[in-house]
Amino acid sequence: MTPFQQRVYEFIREIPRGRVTTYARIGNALHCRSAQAIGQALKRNPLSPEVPCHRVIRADLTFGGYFGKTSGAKVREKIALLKAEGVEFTDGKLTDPSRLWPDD
DNA sequence: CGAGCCCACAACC
DNA sequence: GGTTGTGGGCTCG
Repeated sequence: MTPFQQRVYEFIREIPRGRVTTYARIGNALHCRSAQAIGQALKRNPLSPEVPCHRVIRADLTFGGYFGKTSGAKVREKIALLKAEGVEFTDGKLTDPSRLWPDD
């Protein structure tokens, strides 16, 4: 476990239910300009249930990926989880961009 | 300490 | 929709 990962996970844990955030926003919060590094950390996610990594999507508002894949059952599961929280997706994108967190 | 690797991105064509 | 560029933490030497 690295300090960077701890910061990422801690931030994600702060995401309220029914809200989502993007890699860019996390990077901003961590004063890091690299979403890739975040993705790398999340993929390796050593603590899957503790960190709601399914609430993290791309700046494009597309799903991005989940557990190392950009598509597949895992991603669909991610979508299902978000939908269960009231975050629905349309045409592969976030239906309500206002659900982005933080609010700005 | 240095060089290469990896990535679930982002931007551009 | 596919390709290219960037950016940075991570792993290995």
